[in-house]
Amino acid sequence: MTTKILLCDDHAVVRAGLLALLGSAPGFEVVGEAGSGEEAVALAAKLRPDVVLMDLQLGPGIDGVEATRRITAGADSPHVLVLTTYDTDADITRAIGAGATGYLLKAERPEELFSAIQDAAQGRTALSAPVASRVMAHMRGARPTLTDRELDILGQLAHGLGNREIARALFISEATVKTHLGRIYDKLGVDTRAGAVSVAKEQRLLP
Amino acid sequence: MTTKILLCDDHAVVRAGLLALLGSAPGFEVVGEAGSGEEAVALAAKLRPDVVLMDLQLGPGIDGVEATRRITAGADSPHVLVLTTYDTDADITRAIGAGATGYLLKAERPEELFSAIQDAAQGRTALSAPVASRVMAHMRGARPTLTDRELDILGQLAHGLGNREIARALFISEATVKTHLGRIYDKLGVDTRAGAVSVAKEQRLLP
DNA sequence: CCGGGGGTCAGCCGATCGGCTGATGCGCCC
DNA sequence: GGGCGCATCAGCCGATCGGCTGACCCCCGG
Repeated sequence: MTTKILLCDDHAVVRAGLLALLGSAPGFEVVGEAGSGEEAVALAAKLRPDVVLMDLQLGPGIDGVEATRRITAGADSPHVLVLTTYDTDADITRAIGAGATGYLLKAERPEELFSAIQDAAQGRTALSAPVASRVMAHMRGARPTLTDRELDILGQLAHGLGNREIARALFISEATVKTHLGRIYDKLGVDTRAGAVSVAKEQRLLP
Repeated sequence: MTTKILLCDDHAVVRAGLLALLGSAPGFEVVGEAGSGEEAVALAAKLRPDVVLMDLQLGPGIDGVEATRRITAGADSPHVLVLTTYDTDADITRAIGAGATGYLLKAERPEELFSAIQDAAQGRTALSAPVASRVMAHMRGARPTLTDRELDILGQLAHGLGNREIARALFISEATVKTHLGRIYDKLGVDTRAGAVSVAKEQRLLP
């Protein structure tokens, strides 16, 4: 009993790579390839695969999240295993909210991919380690709770200020700004200021 | 004939500094001080100053933009001269939209402040040089029009990616990413990635 | 047929960032 | 009265960023 797979990724090279990889492993059969979200939705209905390997970034048209939502909308629909490069909080929660069964990072080892596909085929959730910790964090603390001071820093950050400028604006030292920033990154699940601003705006953490 | 001034800044130290500065110059009279937006609105109505010196960042409560809106709402209302630390595009346009007569940076020389206040008292617009150039840019190019490619880069930027990662994601070189980023900064009127993300989110340039 | 806009790339350099380890002071709650 | 969360600060270091200059290619329109 082989697991029938539908690939969805806007990069032909990536699809070819996955095709070769899955073809070399027993028990898997790639029954179709989609280069866009629309195509994936159509092929999923037509080919009725066991698992859809879905990238989130799909260029023009509907994105991977929307495609996932449509694919998993019907009854007896295939399981969607998200396979993407990024593990942003927002991406993860949106994908899971859209009905994804698993969430794997492309940086994962091939063996992990194989077992994740088999898990997904049976409806079992499979998550990459970094993703799993994010999800756990969400379970524990719900949405990130920033302290007042951290929100101050975040506000200045959204103005595009540098650490030294933030320090002067808030009458504290640069070292303190960096300390706060580190904690903000931690809470928001990012590791750059741009990412922090992005998450902050999306979660409406700022006035 | 002296110019009656109302100060509005949430930092008492700043207010004291301005008070001393304006007190030392002939022709100016500080008739009141406000530490919050609400207070500024109330005092402006009560004291009827010629000019309100308004900071945009006011801590809790309504911000400087909203205070400006309310102060300039009535007939025969005082002129509001924004005096702040930052010259973000968003701040400038919001302040001007709210009815500010001038927009000065705190980094400006005191003489500039004096003449700006006198200009404002007579309804003449006074802008700091960096602010003026921003406004001009807006006049020329209307709202920033980013190319498709620039939006691609911006999208990755909002994911918090570094230049190298963006390059790999879009199959271009790091040098090209930096070139695009520079143009994006230019168009959005910022000079950091965090600022770019902030403006992008506010202008809804991203899906 | 040439100009211009858009996209691509290179190399250089100082400034900044982000991670790390470690430390102090303050208020609060059990 | 000791733990704990929060805010503050220091110094170090490699990695990254942002600005600058200069260049090539393609396509479109005058």
